[in-house]
Amino acid sequence: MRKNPIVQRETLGAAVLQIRSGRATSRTTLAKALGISPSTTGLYVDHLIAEKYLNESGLNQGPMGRPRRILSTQAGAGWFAGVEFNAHRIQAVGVDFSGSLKETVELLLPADVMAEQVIKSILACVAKLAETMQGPLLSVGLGAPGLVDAQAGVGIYYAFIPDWKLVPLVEVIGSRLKVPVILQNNLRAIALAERWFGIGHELSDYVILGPRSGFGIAMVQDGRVIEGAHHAAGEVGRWPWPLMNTAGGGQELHHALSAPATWRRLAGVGEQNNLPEDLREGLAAVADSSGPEWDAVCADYARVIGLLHMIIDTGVFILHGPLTMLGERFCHSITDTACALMPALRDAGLKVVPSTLGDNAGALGAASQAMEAWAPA
Amino acid sequence: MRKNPIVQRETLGAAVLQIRSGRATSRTTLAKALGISPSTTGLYVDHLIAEKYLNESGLNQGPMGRPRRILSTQAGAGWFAGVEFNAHRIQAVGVDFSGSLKETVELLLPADVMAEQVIKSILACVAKLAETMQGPLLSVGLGAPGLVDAQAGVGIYYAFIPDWKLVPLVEVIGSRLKVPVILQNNLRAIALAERWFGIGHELSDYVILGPRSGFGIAMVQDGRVIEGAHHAAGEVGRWPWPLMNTAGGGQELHHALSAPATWRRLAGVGEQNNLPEDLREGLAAVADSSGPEWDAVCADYARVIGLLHMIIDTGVFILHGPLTMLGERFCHSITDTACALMPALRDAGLKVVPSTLGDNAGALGAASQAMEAWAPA
DNA sequence: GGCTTTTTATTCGAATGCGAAAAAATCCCA
DNA sequence: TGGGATTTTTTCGCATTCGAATAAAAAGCC
Repeated sequence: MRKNPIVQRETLGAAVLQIRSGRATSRTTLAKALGISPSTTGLYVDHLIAEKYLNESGLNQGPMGRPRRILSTQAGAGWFAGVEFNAHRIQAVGVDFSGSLKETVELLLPADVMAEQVIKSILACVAKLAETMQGPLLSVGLGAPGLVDAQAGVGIYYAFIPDWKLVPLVEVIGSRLKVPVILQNNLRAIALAERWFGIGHELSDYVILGPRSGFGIAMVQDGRVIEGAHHAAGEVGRWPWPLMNTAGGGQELHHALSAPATWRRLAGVGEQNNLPEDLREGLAAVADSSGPEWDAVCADYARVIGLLHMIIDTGVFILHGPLTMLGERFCHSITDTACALMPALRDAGLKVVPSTLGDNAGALGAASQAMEAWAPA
Repeated sequence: MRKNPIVQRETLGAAVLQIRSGRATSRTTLAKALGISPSTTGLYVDHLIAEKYLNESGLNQGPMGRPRRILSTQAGAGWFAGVEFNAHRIQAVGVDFSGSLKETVELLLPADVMAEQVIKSILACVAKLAETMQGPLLSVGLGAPGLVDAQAGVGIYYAFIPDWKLVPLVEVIGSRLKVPVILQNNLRAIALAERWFGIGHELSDYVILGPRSGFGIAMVQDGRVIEGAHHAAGEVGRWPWPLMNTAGGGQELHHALSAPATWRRLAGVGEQNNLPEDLREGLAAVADSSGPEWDAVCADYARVIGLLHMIIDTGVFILHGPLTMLGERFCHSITDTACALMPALRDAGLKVVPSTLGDNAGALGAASQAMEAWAPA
């Protein structure tokens, strides 16, 4: 047995991430992925195996040479909680140490809920998850709506919870649960969810389109989520729309491209009519429609996406939220319309795809953060 | 004398950068800036002084305690070349080891110049600089127009030099000059110039507005220049404009907001008329104008900047190029118009300022890159 | 089956970087 | 004038990390 040095916590965490994600499977590949020497990597892996975070699960014979000793995460070593919320509901997921989704909890919030009750409900959701998850809770990720200061761990502002101003979420939740807590804006959390659970796992540049009650985006550039100088990157919902409205004080993009607005436009229904009971079903019902309403909606989306693409030159736009019910046809329509309106896009590889993640993408993203932030004690 | 370990090149380079920029002035502050221990920092500094890259230039007494031994870069230790070019001219600057601009060279290129002659001319400019700069040439930064793959060191495409396709600039120039060569797009180079020589030296988030013969931007987020997945981030010139032109195939932003177009609009002169001999003078002449033309130009700029601001949530927009001749009044007009058109911007701290750097900002930026990339042998 | 080739993992001495403590340089105040 | 107080710099022992060599494990090849 080798001597057991006091290794660096964060490097241990990074090693676990590489193994969990499958980017590294053996000591040698892990050494390359972490950028440290094979000898040191061996020491780290020994430590992690001794602490029951990793195990060796067989051999992998290459075309020649000594076979790799496959490293895996020990599923039962503990679990991560991911919680996302808005003014209406809380979604929480439990993810085991191997990164597999194991449990989901949803909780509806009453109208006019206040910050304190939201926090209590978050804690209740985590407690509910704890009943069935095995091992200790290792860390908690939160996806909060509105403006979020991820570094400070503070929810700055959210319009739909009356007293949601400068809520020190990380501090409050962390002091109750006694585990590390990571906070991020919910759309940016979804971006992380795509990296771990969706199609973003091999992409380093993509954009999340998140039309729900409003319209916002999250951008990933070179593997990094863009925050903005005031934590407001991607808050395009307040773009004036149509854009050339000179007067000012006109409509905003929120109004034109939110999920309810999109349904109303596609269904040909005015603002006075009620929304369908289940908006996703309503959208699915109009997914095959066509005609000028369809074209107009696609043209609006196409313009927004085209502008965005030329600014940040991303690879892929991933559509999230209820509008995924409109399916691939909608995404193709947007792409085609955009290329027709802006010929420059034709060569630029513009691509819009619906997310394969479901309604709990935000909670999954929050859990992803928890995983990324964790490191052994 | 302490023993002299074989230190890491890149840490030596980083140390010199910190001293040169003034972010660190003594051994202790340097240790903090580099994130390494004071003891190790002492060894590094000793090495750099022994190699004549740094020197001690006196003491700095704080309010109490042992005074700091002030570290400075040795101006004569060598020099950096920064070269920027387009289809019309080459600008080159020589910067000494302390980061001071010492020499400038400009060379006009003939019409229909080809790639080979551009490369020859770049080498000629560097040779010219070498005549007066003292010490050895340490590295060369290049700012190239069009699409640029900075990592690969290749100029991908530029419309105004006929055979400018996949030009391996770094390889070609590097093999001639036998020093490291760094390449970047010229607008993104300007972003670096602002960091070293302009108002960006304490900003981590800003945007360069570069209206010249076209319109493009460069974005700095959290201290990093954004490249884009296909090296085309900020290429907004091909936005359709006015935006709501449904037909497609209309005008582009290039046409509306380029420097010549702006002059024509402000001067009330049609496309058939010639441009003034000196566009900067022409623009200075209309800087005090007002009326509907002025308002329309400002409104266009305001819209573009407003949209950009809400996407990337930057701190400051820095105006570059000939339009700086329009002065602060123009920038204020843009800001005011934008806030009037998009009320959301009022709280977001939108700010547009003219650059204090002159016409050679691109070359300065290229030199900045050279400085940032250099490390002792 | 033994030999070479290839790839992965481990051993072991060397050395780089760190932490704690000491030294140095100055100010403040009695 | 001399003893804290304070801050910067250096010394010194120690230990983590590295590199090179070695061992290990398998395939291919005659």
